[in-house]
Amino acid sequence: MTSKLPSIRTVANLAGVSTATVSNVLNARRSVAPELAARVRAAVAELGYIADVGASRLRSRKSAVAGVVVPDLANPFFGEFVAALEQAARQDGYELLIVSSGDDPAQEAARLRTLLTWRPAGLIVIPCRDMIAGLDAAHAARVPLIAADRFPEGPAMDVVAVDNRAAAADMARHLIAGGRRHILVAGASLGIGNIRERVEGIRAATRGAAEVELLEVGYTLADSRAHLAERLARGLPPDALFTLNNVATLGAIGAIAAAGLRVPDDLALVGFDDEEWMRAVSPPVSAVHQPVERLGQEAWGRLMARIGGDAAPPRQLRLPCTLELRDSSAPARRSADSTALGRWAQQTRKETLS
Amino acid sequence: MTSKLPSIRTVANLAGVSTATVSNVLNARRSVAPELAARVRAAVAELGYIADVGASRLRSRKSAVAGVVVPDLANPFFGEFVAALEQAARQDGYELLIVSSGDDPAQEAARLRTLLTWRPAGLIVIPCRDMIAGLDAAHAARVPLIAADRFPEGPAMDVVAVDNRAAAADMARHLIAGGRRHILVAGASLGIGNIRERVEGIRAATRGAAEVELLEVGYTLADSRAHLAERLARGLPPDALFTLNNVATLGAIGAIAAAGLRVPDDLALVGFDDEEWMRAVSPPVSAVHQPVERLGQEAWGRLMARIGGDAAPPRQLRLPCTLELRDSSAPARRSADSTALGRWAQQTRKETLS
DNA sequence: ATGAAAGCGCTAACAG
DNA sequence: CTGTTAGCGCTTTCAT
Repeated sequence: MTSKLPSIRTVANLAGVSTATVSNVLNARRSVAPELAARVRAAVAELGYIADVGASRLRSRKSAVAGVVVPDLANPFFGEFVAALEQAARQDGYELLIVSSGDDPAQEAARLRTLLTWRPAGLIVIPCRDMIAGLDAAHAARVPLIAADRFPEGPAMDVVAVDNRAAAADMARHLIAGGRRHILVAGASLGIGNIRERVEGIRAATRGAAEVELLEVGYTLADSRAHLAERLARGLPPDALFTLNNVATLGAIGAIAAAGLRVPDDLALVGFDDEEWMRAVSPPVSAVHQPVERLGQEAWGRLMARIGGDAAPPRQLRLPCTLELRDSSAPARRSADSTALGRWAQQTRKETLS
Repeated sequence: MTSKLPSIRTVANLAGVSTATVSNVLNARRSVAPELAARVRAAVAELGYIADVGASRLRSRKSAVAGVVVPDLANPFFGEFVAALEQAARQDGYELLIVSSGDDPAQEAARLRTLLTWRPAGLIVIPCRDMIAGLDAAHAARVPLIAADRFPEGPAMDVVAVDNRAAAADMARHLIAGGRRHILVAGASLGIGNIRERVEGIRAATRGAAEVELLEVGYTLADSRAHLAERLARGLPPDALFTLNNVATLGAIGAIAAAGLRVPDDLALVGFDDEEWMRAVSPPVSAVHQPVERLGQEAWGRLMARIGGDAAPPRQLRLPCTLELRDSSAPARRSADSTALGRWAQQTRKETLS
């Protein structure tokens, strides 16, 4: 009952040919007499034979498999990235091994090791921190590795990312043009290079034109909302809030509502990372739109080049983002004391008197 | 320069032991003298040796790999599902091969075939239609297969899904309790079993209490919005809109705005599939919340049981959903002619006169 | 154009 | 406890 699956030998026997001929028919390697080929194909169909790639790879020493590591598959940004990669890979006849690191460097290293176990032809990694732990292992295994979305520190490597600095600066200039002077900038963690670049862009664009206040809000929605709500509940309210990732933007909406502030009159809200729902909320949220699909395509393209033997020095690619300007960052209709700042000043005055 | 990667033989030579001993140390199969084990580990470290699972699987005939097929990795629902699966799999020491079918049955069959090529110990599939094409191939390869989220037709098999009927009925009753009498039900395609079940639940709950109108809106956001906008622009406006998947819900918000209708006064909006942003839009959207994480865990649990040799008859699991009731389905504050229905009647009267 | 035989890297079975 | 040997399923010489 538990007879083994048909192997290439089973097929060869049934077709009355050698295993080599079966292999040649299936892989179209050497030419085979039409009649034999037909017999082989009939045997394959009858047995429901499916070749074992493991064995095939072992012998032929070629792969057509690439590994992918992303921080979190439940995050739509990474989901879209992986979807784009998968499509590109399939067009080149490659299979993808997709794993997630759970935003944990230790996991990242562990997953990378596991991937190497499969002898992939290459790796694409979205690092969860500013380093790729286990990079040495990939190097030792002589597997080309492309970093995507984030710039890892250390030795130069191929990176495909987005021009965070320019995009953030553009958005900051848009806020200033709208009359905003005190921008609260909220990111998951200011330790991530990506976030740092965005902050740098904002600082460069606002120098002398607006005050920038930084806030770390953590990786989860709950944390983002809590940190922002706490900040908005005390102290001088900003007249603009720039969230540096999609989760923080969602958290900001909740926190702003909890604080009783109005968008865009009390403060403008803009985010890095554009998602469909941002058009549906009210008011619609302005956002920096990243070319996720192209990010995937370009990363795959680089990897294919490396697999193909390209030995040029590592190249860093920066893709431009676009600004999706919507109502949340429209200029405020200011009237003295009707803004949040005005109300805050009034309240503070009262508190000082009492 | 292009010397081969270290193999188990390289390690054995360096450590001065046999390959069997290296294998035993690395897999903790048979006990090995501490001193030899130490030598082996030193050699492994020195060489940066990483075992080749392909070869190991080939010889040992055991896998610890499962294949996963989902319709679209960019859809957060499937992303969360896969993330849950991955976590469960890792706890059992399994690796996942994740592929997507692009909502195309032909692709689904092709991807399934490719997965079988890897000799997985099992498969978890979210079918994109009411059949799993290539099911026979999996059966022939004697690979246990668990269907998730959707109920494929044909021979009975293990399925882990959600109780669509009950959840949709609960939500429909909520609408009726709120005074709604004309429910427009919008789903991607009424051909999907999942959607049919939800429609059945709604019909059962509304029988005699409210009118139900069905609308197919397609799979993409743009299509959903267009179809809904077109429907809302003509004919008798419904007093409730029940969207049957997350994409349609987002499309509905746009369509409702375009039609100039107010939620919940003109019509209530409720959706199947809950997402974080639904709490952030205004008004917040009521939704059926599916236990995605449990869906993944249960699917994995069934697969592990089957891999473990469980030969019990196929089991179909139905997980309960929860209703997240928010403002979009609050009872309408009705006043004659101020509702959309009233305005429509007025306008119709005028048109009839002219 | 075809077949026989060797061997990819590993583990299982068998000796010792 | 350790080493030797055979062989997993496939592709690739090398003969024919």
